[in-house]
Order: sequence, then C-alpha cells, then structure tokens
Amino acid sequence: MLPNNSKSLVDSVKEKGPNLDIYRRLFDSILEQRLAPNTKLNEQDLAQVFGVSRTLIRQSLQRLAAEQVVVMHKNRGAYVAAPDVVLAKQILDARELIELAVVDLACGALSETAVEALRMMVALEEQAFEQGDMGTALRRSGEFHVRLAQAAGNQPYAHMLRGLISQTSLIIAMYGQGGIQCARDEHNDLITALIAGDKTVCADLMRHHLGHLRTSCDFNRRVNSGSLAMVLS
Amino acid sequence: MLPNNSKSLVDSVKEKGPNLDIYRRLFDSILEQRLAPNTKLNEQDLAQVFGVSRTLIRQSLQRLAAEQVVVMHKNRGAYVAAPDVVLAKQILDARELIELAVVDLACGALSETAVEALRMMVALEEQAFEQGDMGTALRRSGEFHVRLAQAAGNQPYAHMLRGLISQTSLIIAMYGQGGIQCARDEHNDLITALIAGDKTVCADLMRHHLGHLRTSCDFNRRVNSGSLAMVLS
DNA sequence: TCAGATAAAATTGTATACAATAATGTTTTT
DNA sequence: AAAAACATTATTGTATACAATTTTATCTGA
Repeated sequence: MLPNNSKSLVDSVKEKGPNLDIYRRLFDSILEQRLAPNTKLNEQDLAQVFGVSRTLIRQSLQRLAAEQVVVMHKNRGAYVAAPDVVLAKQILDARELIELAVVDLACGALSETAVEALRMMVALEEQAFEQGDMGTALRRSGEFHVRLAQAAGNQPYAHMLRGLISQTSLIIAMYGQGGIQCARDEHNDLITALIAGDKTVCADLMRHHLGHLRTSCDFNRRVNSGSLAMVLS
Repeated sequence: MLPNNSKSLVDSVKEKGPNLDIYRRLFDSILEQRLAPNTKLNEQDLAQVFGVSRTLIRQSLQRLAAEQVVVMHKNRGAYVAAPDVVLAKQILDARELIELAVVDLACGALSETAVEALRMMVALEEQAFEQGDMGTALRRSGEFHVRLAQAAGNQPYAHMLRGLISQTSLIIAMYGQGGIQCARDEHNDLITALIAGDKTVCADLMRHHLGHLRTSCDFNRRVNSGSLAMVLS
C-alpha cells in the first residue's frame, strides 16, 4: 500500500478531495524513492492502479510537473524528474539560502507547540529509520525541514523549500550513496539550538547539516528507472 | 487582444502547444492587472473566449493555482489570488532574499549577451511605459528581474523568483498606489553596477529598488474584482 | 541479416457527456 | 412582507469517446 500521510504538507490544505490523494500518493512515492528518477509514469496504468479515470491521473501528473518533480514531454508522457549535476548543485545552493533564512527567522522564536510538533516529527523520522524503512525516513526528514519553515512563519519560504526538498530526494536517489543517515539527531540538536537562540550557532548547525548532503553525493554516479505497478501495488 | 509575449518566461520552454498559450495569456493578463484579485474565472466563459473546451481551461487554471496566482475552491471555482497583508509582507521579504542572492551571483559575472538582453528588456519596459501601457510595463518590469535571475545562472532562483514576482503584481494591484514607476531607470543603473562588479553597491541598489515597492504600498487599502469577457475581448 | 518502409498497436491530447454540487429564483407558509 | 422550503438553473467534477501522435511490430528488398 502507498503511504497515507497524516496532515501532509500540501499547500492548499483545505481544498480538493479524492483527487488530492492521488497526487499525494504519487508525490510521496517519489520522495520515498520507490519511483526512481526517469521512471515513466504511464497514465492508463496509473488510472488502473488508482481505480480512476485518466482525467484525475493527468491532473496529478501536471501538478507534479509544475513542482518539477515530474517532467512531461509533449506526446511522450510523464517521467520522474532526473536533475543533472549542474541543476543538482543549484538546488542545494538554493536550499541552503532558504534554510538559512528560515533558521534566522526561527531562532529564538519558536512557540511551545511548534517545538512540540518538531520533536514529534523527529521521533517519527527515527522510528521509520529504526524500522528499516529508509524511504519513509527520508521523506519525514524532508517534512521536518518544511515544518520548520512553516513554524518560522513565512509561507513563501515554506512553499519554496518544499519544492527544493522534493528535488533533493531525487538528487539523493541519483547521486547519493547511503552515508546520510549517520548524521541523524542533528535535527534534534538544531531544535535545541533554535530554542537557545544563538543565531550564529544555529546557522552553523544548518550549514553543517546541509554539508552532509553534499558530501554524501557522488556527482559522477547515475541511476535508472524501475517498474511501476510493482511499486504501487 | 491578449498579449502574445515573445519567448515568455514559462519554465518548460520546450514542451506543450496550444495549451500553453491559454495559460500564458491568462498569466499575463493577471500580471498586467487586467484581471484584478478576487476576479472569478468561470470555466465555460473562458472556454468560449479562447475557443477551446473546458479541458484546456481547467489545465491552465490548475497550473496557475499551483503557482498561487489563482486560488481554487472546491466545487466553487477559480479566482484570481488576493494575498492578505501578512502574506504580502512575507512575499516581499522572500523576494528580497532571492533577489539579493541573484545579485550576488550576477555581480561581475554577466556575459556580454546577457547584458545585451537585459538592456533590451529595460528598453521594452520603458517603451510600454511611454506608450501609457502600464500593465505591460509592470509585467516587463517583472520579466527583467526573472531574466536577471536566469542570467545569474541558478535555475531554482529564477523559478522561485518568477512565482514571487507574479504575486508581487497581485500585491501592487491590491495595495499599490501608483508611485512605483517614478523609480524606473533603476534597472539600467543596476545593470551598470552589476557590470562594475562591486557587490556592496549592487546589493544596496537592489535593496533600495525593492524598498520602493514596500513604500509604494498602503497595506490598509483593498480592491475588488472586475468583469471578465470585457477584459479578455 | 540488416535497413528501410509500412502497418498495427499503444499512448497522449482534446472534446464531449454525464454526475455531483452549489447558486439562484420561485413558491409557500406564517 | 419576511423566512423557509422547494424547484430550477448554472457551475464544477469526473468519466468516456474520439483524434493525433508516437511507439512497436511486421513486412519488403537489397
């Protein structure tokens, strides 16, 4: 079964219905790396898997394309995006820019409930990790960052970061080599530092944290696609 | 007639066909403030205006919604977005963050052809202004910023900035009071400074430029919608 | 056997039809 | 006359049908 995330990070939280589910399940599947970069997303197959018509599938794919998680080629269909090396580095740069701005906002300014929620998020992430569910762990790691941006109180930051983090998952899928999770618990350290309120410390922590991402990537490697109905069954 | 922009700033330059036109014409109409915030975008009416079925209209509206230029309410249709005061300020903050990063990248690093293209863009902007076509002038002003980001060589920056600038148009439509264009030629000054290559000067210029935006807004005011077929005829 | 051409199948693109929901107008009731 | 209930209309949501394009398979000729 596909993940059914509680209160996901979709922007328009209030709207849409059965449609949103399809989008979210596809989105999560990509973030959990169960749909590898370059995987073709056949509309009819997906329609059958989800038990709806192509209409709704198409809507979801187009939305994913707008978020650059999927690429659509005219008359040739949709594929999971596969950022090249140049773009990958740009994405990581952009992510650092936003994340540092988020940290700057959040430093010494997190509410009690926000801290609570963030700690919970970290707990969920570690739980998935301990259960060996690396895909879910990775997705939740990303969710932590987005939730932090939301807690920082700037909606555009959160929105942009969400997109960048999605693409980071693709980057990890393409160029990563596993050594990422060794740096976990950095999230908890970051929360602690944010509460303490020293901006320099917070910024350094975040920079260091994102540094792990870069160093864990080998930008020569490359990976290809998997099946589809198998993954989504 | 609706604007038919040469080589517009749509992300996926290569793909799609007649469909993209509809999206772009709607997008430009909003950016040119011929479709005011909160204007309802009736699907059937638009289909008739553009001479296509609702299918294509819907695709465009959904894409615009993904870019937060339009808001869709379930079973109640699409409306031109109308950012509230809190969001407006967040958007301007985010825009400053990105634009300063862009300037930092572009400072002393613009190619000959890039400078050429930017100067051309400014010329087009002023031309529209002198012809009294404020809508087009405003849109091209935004295009200048996006093209600068593209020239700076970071695709995510350009992408994010494009979204923020779209929303800036909405902010101006809602809270602006005209005194913006007095600050034109700042674009040319900025290009000159970027060529000169002093980062501090460039950053100050950009901050000053964006400062005009804030000061030209009265965040108490508010505006409402207009018709539709009239605007698009 | 291989290259090219041609035909068949599969896939995407768009329009239309129908269902579900919301908005509007009319009637009824007090 | 005002408010509530109902019927009507309009609008959006989803599925289906058909057209256009691409991909794959088959056939042909050297």
